Amino acid sequence: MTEAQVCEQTRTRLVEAAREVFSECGFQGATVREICRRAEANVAAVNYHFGSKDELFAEALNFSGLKALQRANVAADACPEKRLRLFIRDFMLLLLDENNATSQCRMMARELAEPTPVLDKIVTEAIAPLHEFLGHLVFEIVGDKVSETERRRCMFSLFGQCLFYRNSYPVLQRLHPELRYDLDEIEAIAQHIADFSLAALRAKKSG
Amino acid sequence: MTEAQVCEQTRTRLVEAAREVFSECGFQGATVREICRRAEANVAAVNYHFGSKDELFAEALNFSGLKALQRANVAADACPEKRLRLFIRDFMLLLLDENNATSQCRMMARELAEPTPVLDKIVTEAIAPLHEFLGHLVFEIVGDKVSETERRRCMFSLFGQCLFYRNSYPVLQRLHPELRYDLDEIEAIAQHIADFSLAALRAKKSG
Amino acid sequence: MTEAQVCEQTRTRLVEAAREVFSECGFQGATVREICRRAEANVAAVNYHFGSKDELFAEALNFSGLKALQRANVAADACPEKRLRLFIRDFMLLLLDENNATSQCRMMARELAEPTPVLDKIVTEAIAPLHEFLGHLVFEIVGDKVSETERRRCMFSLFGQCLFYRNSYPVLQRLHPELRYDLDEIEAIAQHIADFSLAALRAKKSG
Amino acid sequence: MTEAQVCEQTRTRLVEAAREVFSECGFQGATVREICRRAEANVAAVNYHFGSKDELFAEALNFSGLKALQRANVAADACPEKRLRLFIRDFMLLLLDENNATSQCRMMARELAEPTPVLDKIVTEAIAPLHEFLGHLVFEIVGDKVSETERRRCMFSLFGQCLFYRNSYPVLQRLHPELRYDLDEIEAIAQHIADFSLAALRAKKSG
DNA sequence: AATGAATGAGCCTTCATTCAT
DNA sequence: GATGAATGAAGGCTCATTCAT
Repeated sequence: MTEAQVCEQTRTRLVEAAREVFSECGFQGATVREICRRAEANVAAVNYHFGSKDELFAEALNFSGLKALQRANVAADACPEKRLRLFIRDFMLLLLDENNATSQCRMMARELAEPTPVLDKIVTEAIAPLHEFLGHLVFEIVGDKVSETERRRCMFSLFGQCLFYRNSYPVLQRLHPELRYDLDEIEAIAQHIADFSLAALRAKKSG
Repeated sequence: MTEAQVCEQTRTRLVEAAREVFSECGFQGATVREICRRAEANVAAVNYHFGSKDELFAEALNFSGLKALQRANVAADACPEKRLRLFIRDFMLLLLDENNATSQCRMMARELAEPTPVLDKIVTEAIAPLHEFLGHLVFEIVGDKVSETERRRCMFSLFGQCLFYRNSYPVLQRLHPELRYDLDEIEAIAQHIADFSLAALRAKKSG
Repeated sequence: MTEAQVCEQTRTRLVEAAREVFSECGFQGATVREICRRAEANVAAVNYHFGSKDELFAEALNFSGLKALQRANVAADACPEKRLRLFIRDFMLLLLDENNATSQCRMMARELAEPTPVLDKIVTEAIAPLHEFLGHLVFEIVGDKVSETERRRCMFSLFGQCLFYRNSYPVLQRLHPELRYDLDEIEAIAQHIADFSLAALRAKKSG
Repeated sequence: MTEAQVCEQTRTRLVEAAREVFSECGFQGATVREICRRAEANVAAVNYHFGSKDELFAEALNFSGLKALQRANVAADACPEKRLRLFIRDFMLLLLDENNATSQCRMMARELAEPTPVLDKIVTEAIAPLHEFLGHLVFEIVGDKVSETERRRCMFSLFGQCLFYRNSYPVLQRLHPELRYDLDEIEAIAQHIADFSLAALRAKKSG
């Protein structure tokens, strides 16, 4: 193995460890030492490879999962309502499935409640497209009889419901200790959010 | 002015500064020094008056707003749907109105995504009763044809929509720089959430 | 009761509390707050009445017990050996008897291993006279055939044996958890030290 | 010089500085800053290398001197009385010789009067074995005609005499400014303690 | 005269970062 | 290129002391 490959491996391990730790502890709570420990790398590795904790954080956020979700959704040859169901399900899997290799989405969710210097990047690169995407989907469902402001609020209602399960997990865990985000539970949650929201959207449309 | 009053003033200033800083920066991000600076008090003031940063945090959370909200709701002689509308409106005012003297609710909202040593207290004293309260309201609306699990998820959908506007505010601000949480906007948001959710709940009931 | 009397009472309570706390925790370990708490006085009382912690410490050391011991010893109409026995017994009571109202001696013993700014005062006012006193007693027992240096070392042997039970109490407690300094035990210890030392002194004398 | 060696050097300097400062100021009085200053290291060096002030303290106490003393004593092919003389001499060298590289014994002596979180460790690992060792030596000298309690008190008399010169040094310095613990003086002190104590022990034995 | 709220220096510790190797 | 020892700023907290009342 060449030196360059070893270097690349270390970088990769660092990024993966960073995602783990950041999504568990948030940006402030995460320590460079812990990330390096999990990546089995040197304490100085983060600064060596990325320059700073901030830049590692930015690097760890690449949103490939989110983009794949959107691509898959577009590719699905289905009616808007079905695509909304699909979107919610995929989004919840990204947010809740601990076995999911890509924890960027969980990082992002944490970030929302604890802005860091890289929030601008997150918003521009990931959230804005996502909002645009979902906004379009909502438009397809409710049509233009519903004002743009109101459609936007519908979108917020959708995101709010989804993010709640991730952001309020520490609370839910205390209120309902038996709660586990296994695949069945995630599917059931996704279905609830879809049913709940589609009923509301249909009412908007016809209202 | 008596000494006791002076002391009380300082305490009050500290608690208010603490609510500000904690709700802006979260528990970890907030520093005792910044809180004291804003309260125009000495660095040691927090420990003198409260013993520790933890205890100041606990003190800053007294949930009086949340409790008043529930009392007012019970007192309102109205049908369940109207009481839900009232609840959402009052809750959003607590969450979003910057002029509201009590920012505990904003602190709490932040706290959900960043557990601290006092989360247990928060859950037990404020969130659990609030969930129970809203759970009951939902029950009054949808009846017992809807399973308990599903009713709980409806509750989560409600809370999720409400909290989103607070938790994702840094993001929304970047996406929609014109967004301001003035009273009209808060009323409009509350009405949206109520309309959206009641439509969904009615569908559940009849479904 | 006049104001002056109230003031005097507070001073007295402070001094007593100071002796307690200083002898328990040492000079550094003792806090002004704890002393005031036990004296049921204000935090500022120490500085108000004594100017500083240092001066309170100096005040708390008045060595009346030590002086009384010496007077009683001189008054006792007995042979030198008996007076040495008496001295050791009285000294051990001062050092070890927790019910003894005057804990200055315990404070002093602590102080030896942890010099403070007032050690000079202690040495000049209490320890030097005590050494002189015991030095004379030793002289009476061994006579002038033993050199001054050697007599002084005998004195040190005596003090060393006595102080050990106080200074090493935390250690002895761990080694022999059943050890209690009740009156019987103190008497037995005093007798041991006297027997041990008199045997040695007699050997010096005749040697 | 390799990095490991540099690290080891810093560690060593820290431990040495710690022994100095701890034995001068006690555990509480010693500050991490002063230790680092003397070791010409950064304030954070103590925590980097040892984790905490407590652990540095524990590290600084390794009792190698005490253990060597006991081994040498056992190895000495001599009668019990001669071995007691040897023990006292070696112990006093550990306690008093400022040129002695290992000042742990001086630290320990300080510690006795000012318990810290690590006193249990000190007692278990160093003092208990030492007491057992000296207890056996006393037994060899006085035999079993003397009760165990009394033999233990003889041991305490021995330790008390020895420790006095260390613990009361600040006092002795003030009483006898000419006093210096050079090798001759230490030898003379050790001989005095041995003579004094052996005379007493012989009296016990025959008594 | 006496209080107790307020002070600020200083403590141990943590952490991202730097630097010599 | 990569390490890990070392750094220094900053954190929460403690404490003797001061000061307005």
